[in-house]
Amino acid sequence: MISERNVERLSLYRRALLQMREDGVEVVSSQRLADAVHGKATQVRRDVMALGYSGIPNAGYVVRDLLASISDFMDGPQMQSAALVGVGNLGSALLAHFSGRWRQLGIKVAFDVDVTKVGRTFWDCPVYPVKRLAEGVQEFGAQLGIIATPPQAAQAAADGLCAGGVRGVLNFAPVRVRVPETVYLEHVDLATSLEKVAYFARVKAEGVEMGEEAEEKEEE
Amino acid sequence: MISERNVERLSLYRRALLQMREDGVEVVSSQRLADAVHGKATQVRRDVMALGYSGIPNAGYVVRDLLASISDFMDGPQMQSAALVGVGNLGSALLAHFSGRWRQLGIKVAFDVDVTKVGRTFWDCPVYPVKRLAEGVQEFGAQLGIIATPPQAAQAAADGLCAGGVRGVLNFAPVRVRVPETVYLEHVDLATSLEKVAYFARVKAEGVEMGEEAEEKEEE
DNA sequence: GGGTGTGAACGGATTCACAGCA
DNA sequence: TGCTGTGAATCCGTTCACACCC
Repeated sequence: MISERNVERLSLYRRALLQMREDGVEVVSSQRLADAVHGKATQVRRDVMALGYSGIPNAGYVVRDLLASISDFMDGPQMQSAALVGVGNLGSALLAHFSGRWRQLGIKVAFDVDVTKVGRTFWDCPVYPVKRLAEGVQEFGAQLGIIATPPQAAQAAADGLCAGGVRGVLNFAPVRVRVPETVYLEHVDLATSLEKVAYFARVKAEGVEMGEEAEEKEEE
Repeated sequence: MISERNVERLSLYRRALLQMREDGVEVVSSQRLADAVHGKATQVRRDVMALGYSGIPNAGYVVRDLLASISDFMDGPQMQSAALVGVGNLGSALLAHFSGRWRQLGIKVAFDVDVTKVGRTFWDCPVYPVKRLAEGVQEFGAQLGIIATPPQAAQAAADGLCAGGVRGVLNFAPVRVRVPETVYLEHVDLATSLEKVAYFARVKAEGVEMGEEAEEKEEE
């Protein structure tokens, strides 16, 4: 009943609202919140409705309450921890990026093949050998897994994480991996993202060059 | 007429096909290609149809030809170059990640505030001061911009890139930025992605615990 | 027979339009 | 008056079902 897109937008709303609270804003209209995330007001209202929260007519939403409502919805009762596989360039950037960002969520353990990394800590996160992936995940009780390995190693990483009992996987490797039905899987494909931008940048530029009206003509 | 999702999938198909060509596969059915990217055969056929390419009934698609067809479609006549803003943890990971990956596309220049980075090169990419962003972008003729700055600096980076003449922007900073109508914009929001996985991992786990049938009941 | 190509049906997300309330 | 809440309409991507072809 709540869709992936819904959740993504709630995450954005939360961030915008945190900023607003910081700025001392107490009440916000759907329109204002929509502007903050470059969305539409109607969409905001629909999303908020899905939460079960109600604003006050003629005023808007109470920042503090809406924030609480979103956090209730998004965060579970206890903290969730993630395991990272692959502490290369991207992996360590992720550690840095996520380190200390949330109270409810964080990378608690990492794994790598490189023996020079094993045993050290990166951004307060200990690194273990990938050989021990499944056991390590289980011992740490990680519910989430993040894959930042080269493509060849990605499926093995996914398997190890799932064997260790994670319920969600975020995959940054440029291959599609397979996980059991019971595990939620999300791909963030940097190469594809950049190729997509390159494509649309190009066609947009071409469209502008030739004066725009060609758009509908070229159908037949 | 061609959608964003289309293009994303074409990018995946291309990668899968490159691998197949490497493996000596000459012909592939829509079903096989779908399996490779974990999609549906019908979807593959629709996407290929959009390209204008036709396979051969009873056999499938000729790997080499389909590959050529996708590349014709996705890549422009000449190489596209990108400018990176922010050579921090994430920025340098992106440089490493994209360095030498494609012939048609690459990060050619980077910008940072940090004077200790300016003047050096990372992964063969020279780093200039952000103050010179717009000019630098223009001089290098970069059509694409990548933002990997802290959130506070993201909008300024976007403005500089657009002023320099990029036609597409890929934003990794955890804020929504604004660009002119003529510029294509894509957000890759790592924090949101992880929160999303965390959310669905949790609800999935809860669903399993309580025996699954609750799904449709809980509506009213 | 086993594949592609595609009009038509489907479904789900977004947007519209307006009722209802402070 | 100016906002939220929401049924109805719309839009768009996906999937089905089947014609067609080697």
